[in-house]
Amino acid sequence: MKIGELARRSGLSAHTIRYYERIGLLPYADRDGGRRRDYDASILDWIAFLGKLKATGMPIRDMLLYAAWRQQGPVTNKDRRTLLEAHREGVRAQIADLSACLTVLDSKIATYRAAEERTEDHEPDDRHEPAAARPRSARSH
Amino acid sequence: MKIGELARRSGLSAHTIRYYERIGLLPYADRDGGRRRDYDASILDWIAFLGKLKATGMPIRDMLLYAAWRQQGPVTNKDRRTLLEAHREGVRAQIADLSACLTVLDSKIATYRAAEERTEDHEPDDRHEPAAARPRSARSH
DNA sequence: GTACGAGTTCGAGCGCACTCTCAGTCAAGC
DNA sequence: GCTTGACTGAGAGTGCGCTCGAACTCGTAC
Repeated sequence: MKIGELARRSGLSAHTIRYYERIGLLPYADRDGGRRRDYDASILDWIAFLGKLKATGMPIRDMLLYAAWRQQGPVTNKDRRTLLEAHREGVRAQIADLSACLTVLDSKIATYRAAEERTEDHEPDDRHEPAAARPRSARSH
Repeated sequence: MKIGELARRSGLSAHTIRYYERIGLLPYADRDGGRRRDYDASILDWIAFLGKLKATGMPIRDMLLYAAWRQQGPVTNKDRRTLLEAHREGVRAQIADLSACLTVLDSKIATYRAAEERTEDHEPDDRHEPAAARPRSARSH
């Protein structure tokens, strides 16, 4: 598989694939007769996994660590597991955080909805939020 | 409240507060006798809310939109609500995505754990991952 | 009156993760 | 033999969100 096809199938751009190889995230690819990269389909699994790490916010420097350990074989299993476990905790925290923010958004949206209903019923239009006037209007951030 | 105290209480740096004012995320602060910023405590709510938007990955350009609408008063309630609703969908998608990644991480970690247990029992140490040898070892990405 | 600490503006610099441009190379099809 | 289009490496550029430094100004304590 040439870089173009890999790009299509992995969702990365060819530029990004070369960049990843350059920094060591992807192993140095075998070259064909010319000096073009020729990939084995198995690279797709690795790219997909990198995608998961990326999606969960792992910085490239940690992915590089993982990639380097992966190259070194099973001796580094424990290191890799430890890294992933730490990262997993981060992801869990992230999810908890997002969920908390979600409830804030929900209540904010509800406030706007309520304000809109009141406005529709009683106040057809107005242009400015008078600083102290109309104390009954929702405090809107 | 001076910028230093606001920095302490909001968790932003004074540099960042000035930067936020410069780009329009924070309203232009009243100045005291000298020309120093003097804040009302209410700004803390707004900063906290901005923090939620940031934590959920809203880009600054969208926060700017929201901030501008906020300045314009209740006429923009609908716009703000619409923006928040769209953002909320994004956050939900994010959470779903992270949760999916979490299960991938879980299974990866489980694989490593299993491999380690097998290694501890039967194979005290080894240095390299032989390409085709030892087919029973877990395929580790 | 002077030293201090906290504040001011302005603009440059940074870290991250790409993204793109350039000038050239190569294989395949006509 | 020539065109086409995908590829090459090197390196510059981009967008984001800060972060920092320099040089200066205040108000307050001593």
